[in-house]
Amino acid sequence: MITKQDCRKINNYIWEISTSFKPQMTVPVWIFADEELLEEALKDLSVTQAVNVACLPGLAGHVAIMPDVHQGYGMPIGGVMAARVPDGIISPGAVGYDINCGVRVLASGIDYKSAKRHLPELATALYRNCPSGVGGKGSVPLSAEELDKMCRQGAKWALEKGYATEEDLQRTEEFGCLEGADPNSVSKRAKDRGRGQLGTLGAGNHFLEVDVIEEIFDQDAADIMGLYEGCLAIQIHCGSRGFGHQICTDYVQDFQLAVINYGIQLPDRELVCAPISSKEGQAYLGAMKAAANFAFANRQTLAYHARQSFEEVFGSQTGNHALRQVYDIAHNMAKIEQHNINGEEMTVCVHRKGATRAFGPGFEGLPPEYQEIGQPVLVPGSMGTESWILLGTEANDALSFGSSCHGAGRVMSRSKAKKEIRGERLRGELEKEGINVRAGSLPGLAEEAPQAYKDVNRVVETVSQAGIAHKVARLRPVAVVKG
DNA sequence: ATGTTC
Repeated sequence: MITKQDCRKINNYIWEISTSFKPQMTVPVWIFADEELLEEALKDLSVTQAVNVACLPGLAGHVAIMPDVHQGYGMPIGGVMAARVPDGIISPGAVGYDINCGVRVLASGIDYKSAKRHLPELATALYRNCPSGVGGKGSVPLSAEELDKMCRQGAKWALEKGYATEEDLQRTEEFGCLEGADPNSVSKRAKDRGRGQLGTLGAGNHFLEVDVIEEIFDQDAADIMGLYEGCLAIQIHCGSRGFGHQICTDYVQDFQLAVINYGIQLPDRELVCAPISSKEGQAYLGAMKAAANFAFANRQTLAYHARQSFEEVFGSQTGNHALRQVYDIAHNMAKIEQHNINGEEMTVCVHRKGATRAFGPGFEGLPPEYQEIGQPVLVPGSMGTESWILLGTEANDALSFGSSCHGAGRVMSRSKAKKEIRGERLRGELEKEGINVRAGSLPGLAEEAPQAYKDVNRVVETVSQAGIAHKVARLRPVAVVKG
């Protein structure tokens, strides 16, 4: 059991567990949290899991955990780990089962007050046009060849098919395509699961939400990002569906043998990994990129259907009615990046699991207008609560390998939430607050109740005070579509 | 998160 006494306070928002805590640790753990969130993080296995991650071979700097952290498979959700290249490792469990789970925000000039009476109709149109639910099938089934092509090209495939604009791609992490995706490293089973799932939302905490931009904190940045106070925006939160899930399952199994072959000592079987330079490590990296590109194409296809829904309700998409992309960012991904770590320029494989990239101003992988302000960080709150749009900072390179938080973070397990919260009653409460709810499953709705999550405002305040990201805008939900 | 246990 890890207690507060094991955490050395670096400042009001950063705590450290040093390598002397456990002999096998190769790097320290940094916890980004205020006192209350630190106590929250110590209640489940989050910090224990972060300490386990810090025992892996070939790490750089420290393991970071975000204020929205909660326990996950092997590595906590809300964790960041950097492995040295070429002598470090890559771990499927440190990316997560939902490879490139992520979020996309599009914003409009449609005034909420004048659009309010159309929201029930809009929610219904979005629910109809964006298939959801476990096993949900999309409207664009792909041949085996087309799936491979989509996996190599990501959102570029969607551009070719007419589901995207050039600006959408510009305003997507990695421009919507990770180079080096390898469909040959993806099992037939994963492909069979994925072929029918493009353009689907899925279930669990995945959702599509209509929000009103409630408050602006950085007017200059908001102008550049196209965020207008009092106007409608949408969030699309989903990932690589059964495709990415199967890839993770396959490689977690494969790597059991790799761990033995390469003589890697593990603190937890769930942290199976392989040397990043090994054939096993490279195969996973190629497959993970294929899943990441699937997710980029998936959110792009959903954005297309969302735009169609807006058009059905508000008429032709011209002028103020256009839904312009703000950004699209991954929550679960491993990336080869350069970072200055303890004064040394290093190439590392940054594993972000329930954490986003949050690069500061000047980063070349951004469109010109964002190079001035830094990379947008999209932080969806729990259902029925606020969401945030932030910007990455220059300082976060040394703090978190250029990473930030990804959401509110669970405090109640799915099973407990399902037992304690009635979906029907929750729907009534949300509707009473003026949120139009379209949910395929009431027990599913209960799992995502606001009470099951931390306070997203507190999480955002922490990353802001810690210097990882800064506030641009707060969003309030007015319609939610869920599986 | 997930054809919620091949």
